[in-house]
Amino acid sequence: MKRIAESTVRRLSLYLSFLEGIERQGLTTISSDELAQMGGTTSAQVRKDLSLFGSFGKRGLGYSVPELSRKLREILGLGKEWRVCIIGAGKIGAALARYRGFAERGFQVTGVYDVDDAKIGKKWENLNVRAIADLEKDSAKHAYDIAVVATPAENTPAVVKQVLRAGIKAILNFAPIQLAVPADVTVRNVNMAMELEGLSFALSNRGD
Amino acid sequence: MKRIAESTVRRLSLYLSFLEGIERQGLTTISSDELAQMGGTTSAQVRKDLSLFGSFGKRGLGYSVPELSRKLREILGLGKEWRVCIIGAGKIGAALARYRGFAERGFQVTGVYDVDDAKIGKKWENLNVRAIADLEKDSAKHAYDIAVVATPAENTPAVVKQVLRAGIKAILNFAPIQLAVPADVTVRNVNMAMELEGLSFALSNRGD
DNA sequence: GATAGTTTGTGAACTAATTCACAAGCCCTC
DNA sequence: GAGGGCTTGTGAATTAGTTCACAAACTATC
Repeated sequence: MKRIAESTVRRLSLYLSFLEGIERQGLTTISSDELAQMGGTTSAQVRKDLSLFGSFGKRGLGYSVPELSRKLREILGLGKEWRVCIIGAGKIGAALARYRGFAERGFQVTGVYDVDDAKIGKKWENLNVRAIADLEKDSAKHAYDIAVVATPAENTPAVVKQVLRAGIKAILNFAPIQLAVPADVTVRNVNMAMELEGLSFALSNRGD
Repeated sequence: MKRIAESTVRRLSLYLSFLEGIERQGLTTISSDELAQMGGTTSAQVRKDLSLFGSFGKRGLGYSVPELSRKLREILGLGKEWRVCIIGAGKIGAALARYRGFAERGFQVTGVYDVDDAKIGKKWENLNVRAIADLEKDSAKHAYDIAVVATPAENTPAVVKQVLRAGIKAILNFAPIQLAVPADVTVRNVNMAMELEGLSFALSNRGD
């Protein structure tokens, strides 16, 4: 299959979330133009994005909401249950562990790890906090698919080394540093400082 | 000035964070190639990004670390103190309010708001939680520059209406919905479900 | 102060992403 | 079952973003 751009994948995700809302409203079909307007893009963009994976619509009519939902879930790999571990038993991890939306989409948080001895062994969001050193042997039975790294910057390189050793191939990184990983490991960075700086830039340069 | 792409701004932010690390190490100059390697890009990209704002380097030598830091901070608008309010006294807001990196970069969280009567009036991360209804009158004296919206999806449209009414022109949105705002308001979305779905896609399509 | 060795800054070339524009296909009505 | 009214799917055109490649400019050395 042709390489799919990250921006395309983000939009597919967005379309899916719109479709879920529409499904709840009980509507059964939707046009590319309606989806486009909800997402702040163009109808051509929507059709092009979808056409990369097949042709799911009916000319003159639009897309069947449940069918397109199903297809998008399939494309995004949301058919299976993904096993997620959180590294760093802090606020960010807690926000993720609590959010019901993840479980609904098949992301199950089944382990939490930390370096802090004071936290290890304690209950945290219905899970026992374990030592990072245990990650590798735990992953033999837990088979984690995704690691959420939410540790302070200074600990993160060591933590990532453990994650890689555990054979985990996908990382959601909240630490404000760049991770060094082999090519077969996918990383998505969420960097709140960067987002705030983007807003700062926008505020400082309005009107030029 | 020429329109600057969001991807460029993100990279500038990234360069700045590298420079801060390098500054701590005590190095005084750096080449575009070194910066590029840290950020996983090319030296040409680095030079092009910087050249959009001026020419800060010395041929044959590279860039002065403190000078380039200063310039980047200026470009990104980090010279001034930005006043930030957090809407939604939950885990995400708490993670932001606590992170020392923000204060260091000039983002000061000076107010927290919530809809939940049980939270209003309580202390939260050294701040008093206030009612969202108070945002508009508070912003007269607080002059918030940026609102961090971290509320459940269902409350978010109403919350955003209040934010706009308070005259705030920059929003960092963590709610998993698309915000409708006028053109002079800048929004950055952080959507963790979307990030996890991106990883799910990558895991499901490895090797094609 | 000439030469060798670097590294910047930037047009030009290239690649990727988005938008245009329209034939093809479907529904509905008469 | 023919015609009108929509909306898709997709090549072509356009726009945006990245990389190339090299002259210009600087340092260091002799």
